[in-house]
Amino acid sequence: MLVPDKPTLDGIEDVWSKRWDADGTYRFDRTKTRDEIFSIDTPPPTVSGSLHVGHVFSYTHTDAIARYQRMRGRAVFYPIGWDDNGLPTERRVQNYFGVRCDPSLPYDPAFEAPAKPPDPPVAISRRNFIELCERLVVDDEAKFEELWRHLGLSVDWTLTYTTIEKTTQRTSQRGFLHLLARGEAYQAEAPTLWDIDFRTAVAQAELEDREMPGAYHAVRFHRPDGDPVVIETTRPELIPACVALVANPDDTRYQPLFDTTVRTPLFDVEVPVVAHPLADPEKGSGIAMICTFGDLTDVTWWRELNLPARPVVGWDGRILAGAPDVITTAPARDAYQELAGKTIRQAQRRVVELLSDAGELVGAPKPVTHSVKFYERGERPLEIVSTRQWYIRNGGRDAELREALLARGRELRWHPPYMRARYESWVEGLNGDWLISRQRFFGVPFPVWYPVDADGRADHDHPIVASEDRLPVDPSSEVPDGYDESQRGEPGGFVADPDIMDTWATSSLTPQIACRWSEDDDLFTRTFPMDLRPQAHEIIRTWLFSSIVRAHFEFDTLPWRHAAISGWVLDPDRKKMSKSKGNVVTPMGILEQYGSDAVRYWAASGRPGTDTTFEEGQMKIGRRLAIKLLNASKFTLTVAGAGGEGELPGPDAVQRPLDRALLATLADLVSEVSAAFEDYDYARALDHTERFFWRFCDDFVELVKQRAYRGAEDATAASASATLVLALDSLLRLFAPHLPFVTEEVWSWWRPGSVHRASWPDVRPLRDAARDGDPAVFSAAADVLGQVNKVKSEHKRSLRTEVVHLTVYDTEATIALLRAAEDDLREAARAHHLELLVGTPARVDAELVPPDDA
RNA sequence: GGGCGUUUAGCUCAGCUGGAAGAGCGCCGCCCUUACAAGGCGGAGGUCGCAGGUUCGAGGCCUGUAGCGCCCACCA
Repeated sequence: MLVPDKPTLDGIEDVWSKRWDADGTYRFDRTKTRDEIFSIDTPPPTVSGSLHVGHVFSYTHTDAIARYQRMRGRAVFYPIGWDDNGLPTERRVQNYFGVRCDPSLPYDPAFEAPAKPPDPPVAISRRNFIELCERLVVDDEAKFEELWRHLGLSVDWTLTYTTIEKTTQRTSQRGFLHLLARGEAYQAEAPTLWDIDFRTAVAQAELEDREMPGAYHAVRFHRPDGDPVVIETTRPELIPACVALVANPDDTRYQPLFDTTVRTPLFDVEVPVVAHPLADPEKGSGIAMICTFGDLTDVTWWRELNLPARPVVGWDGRILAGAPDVITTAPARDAYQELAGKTIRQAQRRVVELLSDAGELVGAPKPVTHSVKFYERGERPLEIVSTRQWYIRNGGRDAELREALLARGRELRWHPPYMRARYESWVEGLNGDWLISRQRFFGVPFPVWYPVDADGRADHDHPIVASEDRLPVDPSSEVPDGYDESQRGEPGGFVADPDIMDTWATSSLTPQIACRWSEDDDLFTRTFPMDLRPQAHEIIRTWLFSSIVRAHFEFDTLPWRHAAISGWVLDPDRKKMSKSKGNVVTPMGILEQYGSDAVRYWAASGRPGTDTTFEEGQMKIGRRLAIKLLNASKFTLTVAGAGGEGELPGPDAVQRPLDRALLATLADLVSEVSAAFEDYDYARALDHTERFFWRFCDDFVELVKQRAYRGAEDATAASASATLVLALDSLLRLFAPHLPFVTEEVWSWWRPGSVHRASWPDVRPLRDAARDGDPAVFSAAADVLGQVNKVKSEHKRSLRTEVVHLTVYDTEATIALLRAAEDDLREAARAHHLELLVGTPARVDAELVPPDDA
């Protein structure tokens, strides 16, 4: 046993994280059966930049739960992954190396990344690009792991995965093929939300609304009799894409126009006037133009009213070179050519000039701010273009499936429970199936080719599907069975599906990936369905929902039983901390400044699901708590005789009513804290433990100190020592999930093994040792001691000042409690005489010895 | 427009089955006390957003309302 003279927190992160690694402290024991295992679907952080305090915050919460479950005796399956596929990595590689991917280029085996990113970026082949992605990702992952180890996450570092590695790709492709075989994935040509900068389709879940300046333009359409019909639009550049005007069926102003036609201004195209209930008489002039496609309402009208498609916006966000066939007159074609090739903004500016010159604009445009749909990572508004894409059914078009998924949401145990509402509002608001194909490069390809007919056209309706034993496949470099490479792109041959899957299509399988579905059946049956999915609330609609969809289809079950939803970290101005806002603090910096336990303390003070302010003050408190734990432990172990020859006194030595009262209080605490952890409420667990700990230090230790000094031969001292040791033992265990480093440090002074493999405190032995101890004895005695301290403080005297006469008046019940702790109270107060009297009002009279200079 | 959360001391927040308003920080005063001065003891400081209601009793329950934050929605 070795209690240091000057205990310190310095360097304990390095010492213990190395030791835990060497000892395999957090190694998963896969010989255990499902009911003995607690498995966690850890979020794989995106490896496209750096971790921020938000990560530290939420991962700490999960780690506390993991540590609690481990101490409860569960074999904790706690893997971690790195989300390294997809757009974020592509973007980082483009910037970091100064390259861009051009899939038409051949692979260059000798390619070396430039020492300095060139401007403009150098174009490289898809395979060269992917190699750079893989290289950068390895560096980033090593940095992430170092930070997590420093923070003290008890993950099993032998159980890591990445979302781009071969096994993950195999799992992802296998999952896709199963969906396809069951008809749960399908391909369709349809209007698609499209990012013109990334040049890819995006899914509903990746949208966000942003407020943008715009303007209502009042524009004249013309009836056959020459009378104008004025519509208002924010997208006048889409007039050439107009296929109809629409008004509400009940709108008497426009009823006479239904089933007639009008001609568009400038482009002179005849379009019908139609009725649809979605048209709002209150908006604008009450009649709107339907374009293919200005927004999602256009898509609805187009579909439900069976209108023709007349697209004018290309995949690059510019007006298409060729005018729609219906634009026929020479002036109309000239007007269109004015717009062709222009960006949306340029085209809008020009068309407004043309309308104005032609006298078709009524009044000046009225500036407004309106919300516009953006890809969440995008910089320009989304357009809607018609493309062929892959979809997974998600209830967006199927009421029965939707209801089944809502039922899954009710089956899941949410922490906190109100987070379920976000899931439900999302599922209820779905307006289409889940679009999973992306026209990008670094991701999991679709394991699919298409036959090419004699005319050289790809037959998308009859995909050639890779067999499962070939997975993972890259169809752009591998050949379908029965073909050879020379047939690629040739008539009678084949072509690869060029797309990759959206990152969520793979991330939705993290339970299957981590538990090694179809890769390691034995492991899978021991760990799946998992116990816990921890994650942030902003990705309920993406990660959580899509994971439920996949497990529902594949296994007809939930992927996990519990979901613990963490909040955000807010800066002191109550804004979400994020890199784009420039208000980020680097995690390693604060970990080194305050110590990992202190930062974890701050993190654990944020209630489940609650957005929490980044507060360095809270970290200072955490640090002070950790130091206090060192010192209180040193005192306890020293006074109890640790380091001496004899054994530490055991529970049998506990006799005194005050000691039994402390242990009874402690037993209550253990029940309370255990219940909090069972409810995934790590914050409540810490709060109660901390409260008790300070009472233990400030009140109990002060009350029994003098008695404990009397030495091991004295039975009353032995009782104090035994109580102190029992309490310390429990406190270290209770704190261990939150403050893994300092508790391990103290544990190592006097106990073998790791506190993190020790058992969670059990109430029964504490109750046994306390016998019928009454917690009120402790609180009553502590209260009187506080009163005496107050008297001394008010007289500006040292707390060491002796009391000639101490008299306590109180109710009969309280006096009875105090009698049980009479000797301790007298000694702690340094009173020569103590009288406990029944009387009112309740008060404490303390006659202090005169000061020396009196 | 619908929904969820939140509003308690100057600041950050507890307060879970309704039963005499709490912690830490900050501020003020005191104390080198045989664990701890990167500490300890004590003090000042609040009509618990507002208005009704239920109750012997409401920070906690009900109704309404306001501010803040977030989620969702077919916002021409």
